[in-house]
Amino acid sequence: MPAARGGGTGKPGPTLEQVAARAGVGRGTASRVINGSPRVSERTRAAVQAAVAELGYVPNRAARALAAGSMDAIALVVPEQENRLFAEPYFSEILRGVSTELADTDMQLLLTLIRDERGRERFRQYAAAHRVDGVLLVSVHGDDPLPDLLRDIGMPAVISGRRSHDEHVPYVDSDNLLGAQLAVEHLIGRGRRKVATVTGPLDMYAARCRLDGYHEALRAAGRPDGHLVEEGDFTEEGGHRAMRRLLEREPGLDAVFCASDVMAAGARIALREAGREVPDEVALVGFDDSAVARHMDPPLTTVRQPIEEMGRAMVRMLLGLMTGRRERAVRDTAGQHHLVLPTELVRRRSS
Amino acid sequence: MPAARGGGTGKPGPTLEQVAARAGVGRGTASRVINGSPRVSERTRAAVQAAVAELGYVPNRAARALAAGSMDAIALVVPEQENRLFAEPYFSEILRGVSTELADTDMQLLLTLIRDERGRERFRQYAAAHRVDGVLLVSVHGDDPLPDLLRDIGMPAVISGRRSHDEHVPYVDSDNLLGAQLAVEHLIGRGRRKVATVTGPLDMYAARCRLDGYHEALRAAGRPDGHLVEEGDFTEEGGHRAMRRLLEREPGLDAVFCASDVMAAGARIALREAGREVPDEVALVGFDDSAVARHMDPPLTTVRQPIEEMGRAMVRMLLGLMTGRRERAVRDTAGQHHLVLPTELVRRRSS
DNA sequence: GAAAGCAGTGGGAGCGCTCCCATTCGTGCG
DNA sequence: CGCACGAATGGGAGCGCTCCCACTGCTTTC
Repeated sequence: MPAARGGGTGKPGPTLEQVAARAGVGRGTASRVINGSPRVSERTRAAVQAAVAELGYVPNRAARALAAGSMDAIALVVPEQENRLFAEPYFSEILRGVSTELADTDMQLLLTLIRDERGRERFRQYAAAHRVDGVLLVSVHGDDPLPDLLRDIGMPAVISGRRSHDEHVPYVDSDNLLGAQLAVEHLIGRGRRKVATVTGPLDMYAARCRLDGYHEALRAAGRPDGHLVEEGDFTEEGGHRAMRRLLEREPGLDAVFCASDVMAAGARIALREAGREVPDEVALVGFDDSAVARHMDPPLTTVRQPIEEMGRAMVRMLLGLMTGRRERAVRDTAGQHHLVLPTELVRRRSS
Repeated sequence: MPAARGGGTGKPGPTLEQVAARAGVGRGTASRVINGSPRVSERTRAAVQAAVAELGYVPNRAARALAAGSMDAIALVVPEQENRLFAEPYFSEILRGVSTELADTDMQLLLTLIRDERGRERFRQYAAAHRVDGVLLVSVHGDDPLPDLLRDIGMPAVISGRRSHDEHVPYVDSDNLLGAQLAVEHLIGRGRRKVATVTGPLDMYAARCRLDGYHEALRAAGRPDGHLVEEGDFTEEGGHRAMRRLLEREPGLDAVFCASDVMAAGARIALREAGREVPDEVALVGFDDSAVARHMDPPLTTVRQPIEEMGRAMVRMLLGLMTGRRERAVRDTAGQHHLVLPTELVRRRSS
């Protein structure tokens, strides 16, 4: 389904040829100046730059891409999950970071929302056809084949969050385990006796890590009471249901660690319905430090991830991979491409 | 600052030429099939399509763009305001709509965050160089020169929200005035006597409309008490401060209409600080129906805008403008390019 | 003092596509 | 039966750029 074609969109603007003519140099030389090659005399450089300024020259991206074989563009791929939620603040933050880091580059950012198998296949073709030079993958599920697929076709890619402990694809992650541990230690430190947890979908590694952190903190405190576990799905509704199940199983629980703020919001509602006071009867801690955390009543204690910084780090890593591939071919610098950023506890009144 | 250049990014994939050879036809014919031209015999079409499938051919976008002069891409431009907030849920929703509507197209979506004068200039050049075929402008301030600038260089553009009542640039807006009116009527209908409002920044037309709706509702109820107005800036902090000022001016107020949910969240905090119960002593209504509205305690009555639908409508309008320009040159169909979508009141417990 | 370097430069050869001008048929008409 | 005309097709001419080879004057080296 071709969408818009046909003869040209408007006045084309000056070409390299015209710039070169105006500067009184050859096309090659003008190109060299524009691309910052060192092999140009100072005089010539100045002349070309003047011509560029006078003519308001802007390189034609399509021509450049065609000739050079690279697109000067990276794709940010967002699988829009079935549940369509995809924690919104997370996304915005990542985007901000990515965009910030890209601002000093003349890379373009292509946004691709994949919502079904058709979309996935479309993107696969895109990548295979090298329509972008690199890919940032956000919110990847454990069984997502896309990362390996990209590796197979030699497309540089960085994912946010590992899919498993020994993820081999370059990634930027945050320290989910330690974050969860901090949260639960905090709860224990406040004298809570029966600490439950609402996990994320356990086919996601991040969710698994947060659960491990929960167990780890309990174990470290010499308290093997880590059986109060219910699985949620990172949605408010899921948190709500999981909390209800917990209350049924153990009416006497006095603390809950939720693996996301949104689920904590759901849990909060369930607690209110059950007439439990927060934090007096039940302490509540979330994860993400998203906007809802601040707006809950009482404001939610939570674990903060440096999401914007993760976005920036992903771009830096991807850019490195991209130039790296050119400069040192396949020299095995393997590694350096795994980054885990620290998380921190943000104390508010819910605990 | 060239970022990534150098020799090609990888194995190039089959070209049109190869497809044509395989199908035993000429390059031109193959092109015709791929672009759905009717001037091809059924037999030939089938042969080419088979070759495409066998070879896994995907057209090279750069080459196409270069030859055809159009980029098959539109830019979504988001000025990232000074206050850096840019109501996040709004953005995500728009994005979802845009992306959905674009899914059936082979248009690319380029995301451009403009954060300073430099970025703005960079984008201006982009547009001038026709690096995209159309532009979607989100969250435009009243004094933003970008829309007119784009018109001057002949770049199709659609903005979300008018900048003034007689906006001449194509736009998709929601009925802010009626929405605000509904909200305030609702408040009056619930027996509230002293209805205040926290407005958005009044250099934004949308904020102005919501204020007008407030006044209109009051006037219609025969109550010219529309003096309890304080200006906010669409941030939580701003809402908080504005609410404090209102309470100072009129401790006896019993209802507040905030021009955004986020400001309502700020106002909620100020009310809590002042010991006012919501909704018993003071009823609160917001605008946007964003996520915070549902998570507030009590959940916030608010005015819903069909944001995702606005995103979709913007794309449809832009696509229309883009093909329109080609097909009927400058025939003055002027109009049809202003769309105002309805808003509705969502009642929750805060009022 | 001649050979050999090298910085600086010009411009040809494509990149893969679309556009469009032929060219080749087949058919309808005078 | 010959001519004209349209449908179907082939392929040349670029689109604006980057890459790279060839070329010019110098300066360096033995």
